[in-house]
Amino acid sequence: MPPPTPNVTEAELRVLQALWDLGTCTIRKLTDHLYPGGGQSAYATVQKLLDRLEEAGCVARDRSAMTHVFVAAVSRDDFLGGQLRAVADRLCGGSVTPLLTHLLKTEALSDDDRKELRKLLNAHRPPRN
Amino acid sequence: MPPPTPNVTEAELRVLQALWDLGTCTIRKLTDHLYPGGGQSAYATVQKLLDRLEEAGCVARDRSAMTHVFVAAVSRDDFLGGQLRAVADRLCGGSVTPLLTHLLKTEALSDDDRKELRKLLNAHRPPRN
DNA sequence: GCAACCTCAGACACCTTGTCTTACCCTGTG
DNA sequence: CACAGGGTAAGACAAGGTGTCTGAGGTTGC
Repeated sequence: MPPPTPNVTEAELRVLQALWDLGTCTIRKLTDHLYPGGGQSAYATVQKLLDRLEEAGCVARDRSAMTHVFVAAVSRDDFLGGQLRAVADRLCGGSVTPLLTHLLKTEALSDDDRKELRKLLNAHRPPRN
Repeated sequence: MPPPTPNVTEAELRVLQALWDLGTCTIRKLTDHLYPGGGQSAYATVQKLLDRLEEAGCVARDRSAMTHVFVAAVSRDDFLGGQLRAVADRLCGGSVTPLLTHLLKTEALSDDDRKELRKLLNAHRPPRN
């Protein structure tokens, strides 16, 4: 699978986040959420951002009804994965272990975090395909 | 400390990588390394990229000699950290634990990796270096 | 018929990116 | 001294990305 998240800009990301938060949405719903009080043109802006997100494969559009309905085509988690992979590619030759060691070395973690992470480290079987 | 790595473009990153690999460098050395056989203008290109990297605080320049000498002002590791923090800010409200759990859940790790990471997890050093 | 809503296509001003040009300054050597 | 061979500084430039907006049309319901 090619990187599910090529490059999503700030404004586009705001739309994506709204879709993640609100789930299935129409342009109007998104516009009201993102540009409350925004006029005529805010609607068109959201529309264009959705166009570009669809083009990038991050958003799916249901055209069956007159008023189109949008859903995020990549989950928040997949998106995160894509971003992390991009960082790994740019800086670590594609390997992610440097990311892990860096995070473990430099970030302050609560004891609960540590416990959780230890559990994940020990869960060796990839439960899904 | 503000994010040590705002946004560094591809070409700029290539220069940074060269500086990380080669250490202290002059423009000519970098040019020869990055654009072997590149003519007059390659030199100027590297110069401009270094200007912008200096502006961004990623590179330091010693102007004392006639021929300036450049060093990376952020280490590879700091840069990695900045990128990871940027991802955390954009997607996880600034928290990095989601990055960790994502990486542990989805990435295939060798047993050696796991052993190493477990060790880091157990090294409970207070966040001071 | 008309108002309100929708889609679609594209214009737009602005910024970034990578490259290149030009002018100018030092310095060592004949 | 003159000058060639380097170096720096400043900025022009095309191409493309970004965010916003406009306008022309299609549907729908009162």
